Parts: sequence; C-alpha cells; structure tokens
Amino acid sequence: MNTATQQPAVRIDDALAYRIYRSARLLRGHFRELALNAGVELSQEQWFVLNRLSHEDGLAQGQLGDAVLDDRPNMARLIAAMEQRGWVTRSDDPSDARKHLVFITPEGRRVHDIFDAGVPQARSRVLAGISEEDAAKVARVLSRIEFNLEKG
Amino acid sequence: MNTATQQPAVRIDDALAYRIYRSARLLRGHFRELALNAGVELSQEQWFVLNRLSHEDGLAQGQLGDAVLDDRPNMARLIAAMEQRGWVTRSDDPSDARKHLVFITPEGRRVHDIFDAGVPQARSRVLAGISEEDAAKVARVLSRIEFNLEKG
DNA sequence: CCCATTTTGTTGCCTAGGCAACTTTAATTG
DNA sequence: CAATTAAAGTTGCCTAGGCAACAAAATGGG
Repeated sequence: MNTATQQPAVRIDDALAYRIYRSARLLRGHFRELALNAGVELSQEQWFVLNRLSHEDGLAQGQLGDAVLDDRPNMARLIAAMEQRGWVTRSDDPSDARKHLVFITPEGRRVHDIFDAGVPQARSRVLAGISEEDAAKVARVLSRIEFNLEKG
Repeated sequence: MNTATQQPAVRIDDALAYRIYRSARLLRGHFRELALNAGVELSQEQWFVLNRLSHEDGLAQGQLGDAVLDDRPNMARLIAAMEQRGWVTRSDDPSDARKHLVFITPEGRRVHDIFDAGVPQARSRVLAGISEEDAAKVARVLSRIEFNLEKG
C-alpha cells in the first residue's frame, strides 16, 4: 500500500472505465496512423460519418450525430470541415427548413472506400489473439453499458 | 442496402471500435455528472491522476501519464491546472533536475476521497445487468487490445 | 572530459468535444 | 390564428489531447 494513509476503494488500472478510456485513445491513435498510411487525412469521427452516409445518404446532421450525447455542435463543425474538403455537401431539407441534409460526394466515397478496404486488416491487428466470440461478447457488454448510461 | 452503389465491408454500429468509442464518451459524460453531484469540478482524467497519486505519491509527470501514448504535453497542462486548484504540488527531483515530482495535497486527498466514496454506486449503475465474470472478461479483452496496439 | 544522444518537461498550434446561449423554423395549444 | 414551446443548427468559450519544436538536464561513447 505504499505511502497510503488509508485504503482507497478503487485502483484505477483495475477499473473497467480506465480500460475503456485507454483502449479508446489507443484506437484513435491507431486509426490516425492507418489513415496516414493510406495517404488520407481522415479522423476517426469523420470515418464514422462517411461510413454512415455510405449506407444511408442524405441524413440530417442530428441523425449523423448522437442524440443521447447531443453532439450537434460537434457535428456542425465536423460536417463543415468535411464539406470544405469536398467529401460531403449540405442542402436544405425541402420539408423542413431547419434541417440540413448531408450527402456524400464521389470524392467522399473514394476516401471512404480506400479506408474501408483497409478495415479487415486493421481489425485483425486490433483483435489479435481474441476469439470472435469474445469480441462479440465485448460488443454486447459495451452496448449494455451504453444502455445503462443513456437513460436518465 | 438503401442508396448504396456498392457493399461496404463494415457497418459502423456493428464495429467494436465504435462501441468502445461511444461507451468511452458516455462514461466521460457520466463521470462529469457524478462529479457535479458531488459538488466537485473534477474531470475523468484528473481523477485518474488523483487516484494514482493516492496509491503512490511523488511520481514524476511522465509516470503519471502514459508512456505509450506519450501524453507528456497533456500531463503538463493537466497537472498545472490541478496545481492551480491546490490539489497537487510539484517539486524538483533532487536526483534529476529534469523531473518534476507531483504530490497530492490534503485538499487533493479530500476531493479524491469524496469521489472515491461514490465509485461503488456509480459502478453498479454502469454495470447493471452485467455479471462480474463478464465485466472481468471485457477488461481482459480490452487489455489485450491495448497490448495489440501498443507494440510497433 | 567533451560532444552527441536521450530524456523530461514545456509551449504553440491544431482537432474533438462538452456546455450554454442564440437564431430560425416547426409544432403545439389555447 | 396567435402565442408559446420544441427542435435543428450555429457560435463562443472552455478542456482534452495529438503533434512538432524547443530548452534543459542527464547519459554514453569517443
């Protein structure tokens, strides 16, 4: 117990929250590295947006972000940056002038596809030594944690 | 497949990286809320530092941060902010003038203890519906992911 | 012992993101 | 329909953090 004058309940290195925090940071860094190697200046968050648009184009900014986290300000800035790079365009929703619909451009799709092609290899590195069942279990448990934190 | 002109390999919502990213963000927000309720203006990262110091006082800044992530700049700013709030003090290492040793103050320990007391309850909310074995498994798998990303 | 290299911390500059205030437009409700 | 309330986005201001350049001190090899 070293210099402790008492016995704290938690040791941060053992805490699940710390594991999540640290792996999230490492993943972001790994992501950055991947993008750099692919010659694309793409952030993790921008990839999330491109990926979503590649599956369903023309979403409003609010739908691209996270309602629970209310990252509308963040989305506004993220999309603006991506628009400047020519990866997406924005147009007003004809049925609701408050909404700005976001569309992926051909260039955006090109960048998306470059990155998308590298995902399986990145995945195999990240999940080295981890079974598919374990990876799936972790995803399920994290989803539950998200659920627990979403409400109230 | 909606408007897709092709078939992307990954759907972001299914990706483990996205689960980690999102739960990390939610945890940070939850943490902020907890601190606010406890009447302390403490960030998650500052808590990590206080917790580490409460177990082992007088660490150098580099030891408080993460060697792999090389967040020395971040640590310098974090510690400076905490010093201003009177939670830690810095003094030069007599055996190595480059190093600044960081010590927790009584006030810092007080803040730490307030927060520490709330951790079990927070933990039970975060891990609601999740067995101890599953939580432990997730921690192990995340550690492995960290390991995979640390090297090279 | 001296010079090159490494280590530790700091600063500047940038993005991500949390929060509150604000604008504009839509929806609700009397 | 008018007035209020809600929703979508933007902006300002702050912290966290990634990256590169830098200063100061320690280390190691000639």
